[in-house]
Amino acid sequence: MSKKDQITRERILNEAEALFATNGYDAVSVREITTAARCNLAAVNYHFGNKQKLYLEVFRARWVPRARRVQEYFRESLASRDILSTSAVAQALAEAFLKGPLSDDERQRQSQLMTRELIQPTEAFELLTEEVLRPFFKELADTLRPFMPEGLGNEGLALNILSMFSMVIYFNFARVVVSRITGRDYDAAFKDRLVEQIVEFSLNGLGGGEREGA
Amino acid sequence: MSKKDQITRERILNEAEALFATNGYDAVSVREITTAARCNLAAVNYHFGNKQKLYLEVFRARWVPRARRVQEYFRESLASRDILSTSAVAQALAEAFLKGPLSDDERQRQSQLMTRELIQPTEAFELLTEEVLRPFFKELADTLRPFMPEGLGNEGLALNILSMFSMVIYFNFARVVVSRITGRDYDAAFKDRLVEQIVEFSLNGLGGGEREGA
DNA sequence: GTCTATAGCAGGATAGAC
DNA sequence: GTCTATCCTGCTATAGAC
Repeated sequence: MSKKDQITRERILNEAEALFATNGYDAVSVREITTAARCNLAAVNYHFGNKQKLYLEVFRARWVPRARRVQEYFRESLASRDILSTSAVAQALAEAFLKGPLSDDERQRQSQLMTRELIQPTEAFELLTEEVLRPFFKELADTLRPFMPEGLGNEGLALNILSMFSMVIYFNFARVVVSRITGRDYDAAFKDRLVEQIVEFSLNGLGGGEREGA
Repeated sequence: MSKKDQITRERILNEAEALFATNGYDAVSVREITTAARCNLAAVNYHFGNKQKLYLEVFRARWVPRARRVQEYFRESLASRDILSTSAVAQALAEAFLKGPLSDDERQRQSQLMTRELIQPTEAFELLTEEVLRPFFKELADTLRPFMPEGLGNEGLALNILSMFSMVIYFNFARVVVSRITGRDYDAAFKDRLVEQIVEFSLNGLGGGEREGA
């Protein structure tokens, strides 16, 4: 594989990722991708075989590595703290995903691509769950386990992690709704506010309400 | 509009909804829809003008009314309780969305369609936010306001509601991940478990962890 | 109101020159 | 490895018979 070859290949991957994330697999044509990548129509078939394989490669070569960077950031962020606690984990998690090492565009693409796979799983879903989600969940479970109440089983722990996760995911992918409802843009200040919210809610829930149901 | 006309129209709407939800707008052809609805290719143009208008009509005639049914269920469920409390609201909310008046298929379609609009808003997004989401959020805010701590501003309240909502939405649309991680199917027992989880997490967060960060 | 037939165009993929 | 040219299929939309 020559140098120039890689450059074309990389350009295709970049443009394909952006277009697939924004518009979805079926709405994007190979022509659109190759035009954006300033190369020939045939280049996709030459480098990736076909459109479907290009899509999968976007996950392998772009999505998975970026997810790993976020997880690495989370790990280091946790390691740098003196005291490990539930709130430290919640904060590191929220920061890694909402601020973290990715650019705003990367973050948006990342959650668009993942959400599309959640609504309608394809081959890429396997990659995404088995290579990224499942190991990360396992890691989170091991980290949080010591801080959980005695009686809490593995399922309870898993559901707690999923609950935290749901906020992190939602505040990323449903930006357009969150902005509408709160009237705020996703600037640095608002992201800080969201991290704070996730940590606070993860620790105390709504807080202040009665603790007994009707 | 004759009786038979309505029947064809309704059949098209039903099939279109299912197909758009499962496969997304661009992946579905008018041919697929009309074949599934056992009518002619031209029927979509006759009844709805074009494909895009059919898509919008799916939201107007199917999605919005169903969302209203869920909200109505929530309202009645709350009204039937003796004591209004934070946990009562959380429970009514989780039950309305995870169990509620919709069939399992309806629920799945509903969240697929909404999530697609969140990732990539079209005209339908306006309908969805202004006619359904925003009024419901306002209602929830009014209901919860009396139970919130004194100092909590409108933004804090909005974020709390969004946090609860994120769990409800996530446990609906990310079934495939939730099932993978927990190893459980979405049967009646698991849905009860999820309602319990949402209520518990909404009230106490993770619980049991230290309350002080590092 | 429902159908068939077709216009008119865009899609993925490949063959073969360079 | 990159290009042009092209095949073939499938799409939306409409015209016009019934």
